[in-house]
Amino acid sequence: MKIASWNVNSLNVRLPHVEEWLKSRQPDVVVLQETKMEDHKFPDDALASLGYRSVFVGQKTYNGVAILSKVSAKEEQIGIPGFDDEQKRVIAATVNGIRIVNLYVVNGQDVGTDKYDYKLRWLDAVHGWLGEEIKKHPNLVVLGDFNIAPDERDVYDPKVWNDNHILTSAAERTAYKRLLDLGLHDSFRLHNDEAGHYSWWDFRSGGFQRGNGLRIDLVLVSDALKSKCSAAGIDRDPRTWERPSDHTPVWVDLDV
DNA sequence: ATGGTAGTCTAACTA
Repeated sequence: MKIASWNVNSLNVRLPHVEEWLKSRQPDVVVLQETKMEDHKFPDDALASLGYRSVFVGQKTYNGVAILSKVSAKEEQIGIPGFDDEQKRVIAATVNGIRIVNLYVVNGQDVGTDKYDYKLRWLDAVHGWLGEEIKKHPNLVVLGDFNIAPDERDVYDPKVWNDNHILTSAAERTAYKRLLDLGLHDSFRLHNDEAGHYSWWDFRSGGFQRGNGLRIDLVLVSDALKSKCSAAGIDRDPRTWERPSDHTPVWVDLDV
């Protein structure tokens, strides 16, 4: 079972890329972030013609998440239970006996801002919810745009991306480690220890052309799935296509 | 990075 995540930065603009990528890679599940569209505009017919069913929740201009799967998704959950949030950043569902939690983690803008405080509160709410979720669903995959680079191997310049910088700050990394402490594992690091593998490159200042990236799109697998995770990777290819998203897909193979 | 580009929408925000 191949499961992937991709922040598409507008599904309206990126639908041709998503279609091309689904055709060539044939994932069983792909979760999307930043669809940036209201539900009545979601292209579920176009995706169905490629063999994918969609569950989704979106809003105009910002955020928006979706789960596409070859077999139908069940037990759909939108948002973090008990956490009142107008921003559409979370959708979960069960596919083929695997619980899939798609997260578009708050960016946080800059350390010390209101948006940063919201990010930390949001991550705390996610932590509480996932603690319950992993008890109910031992076969759990938590994936998406985490907007946190786990360690210095995951940033092109650790001097810039330090413990006072957004996406790498001490409090963000502590919040991330607390998620791992629930019994989750960064699938990429089960298979690759190297520095310099990135999933996002800033549009500004030619990040991709300069090789200035961060690994902030992650696929976490639960203890029960760890030994079944046969491969994990980052597909850089779509980032080279014309008019790309600033993120590229990340994926895992599970022997289930 | 008081910078830069992209998406939405056509001013100003979010990333």
